[in-house]
Amino acid sequence: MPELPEVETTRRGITPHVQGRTVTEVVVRESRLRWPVPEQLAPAVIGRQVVTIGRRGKYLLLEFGTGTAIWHLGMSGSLRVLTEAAPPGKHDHIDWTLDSGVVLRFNDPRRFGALLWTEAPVLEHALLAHLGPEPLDELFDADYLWARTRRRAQAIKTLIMDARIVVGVGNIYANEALFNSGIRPARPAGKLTRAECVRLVAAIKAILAYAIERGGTTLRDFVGGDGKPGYFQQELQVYDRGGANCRSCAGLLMETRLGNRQTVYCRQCQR
DNA sequence: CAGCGCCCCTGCCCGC
DNA sequence: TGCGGGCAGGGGCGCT
Repeated sequence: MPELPEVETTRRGITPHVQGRTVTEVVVRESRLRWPVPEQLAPAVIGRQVVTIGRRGKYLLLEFGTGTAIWHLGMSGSLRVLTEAAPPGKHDHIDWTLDSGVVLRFNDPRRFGALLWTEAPVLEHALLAHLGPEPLDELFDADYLWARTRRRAQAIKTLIMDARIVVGVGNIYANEALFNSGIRPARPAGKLTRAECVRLVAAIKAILAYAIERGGTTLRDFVGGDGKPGYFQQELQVYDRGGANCRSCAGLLMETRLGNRQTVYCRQCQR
């Protein structure tokens, strides 16, 4: 479910309800997520105030001053803010009750998500230490992509989805950004021209910024922290449209697999 | 190191 | 209608 825009939408949605609040209760109904929810998390956060809610890639970082909760939504996770009591449903694995009475509820059917706790500087955590730049940061520019693609035989699509190169480009937006920049997904990264690096970086930034502005992509049942669905799905150009007609040239969209993920492109519009 | 497959898990959709 | 197979938006890990 969540790509970077969904995670950022969640961060923005929960921040007004969570920032500055003190955690009064933690309920873990199912601790078997990607990694077990650490036993020390609940005693570490109860009675403490959430100072800030940050994000690095698709990791949400809830800073307490004494440590940081690292929350990842995985493929199917969501965080909701409940302003009135509601009985937990299926896959509602974790609740944090705040001193306002609001409940932060984590639901994750596939349990690929994670909730961890660290007391070291969070960016030094093993999961975060080797991540590439944020796609919307100025560090991610055409010069950077050019340098990182030289002498690389890897397909450009799997390269831009590699978090060591740049974080936050998931399968939907990788497909879309390559379409919007006119580059075939299987092109060897090292063969991209300078101009193509310029276009691709611009396309990645544009689509992520636009998706964030629109509240994230809705596929199936994504809802932001405020419970409102995103409205981006109907605007996708290629993702999940294999065999359909290109919205630009009306040609047949091709579907292949790269890195074991669905890949869709237009042979006419992408070279 | 680069690059690829596998796997964690449930839900849903499709074909039979 | 029921059931088995395949696939799904992430990403760490282990292998070559």
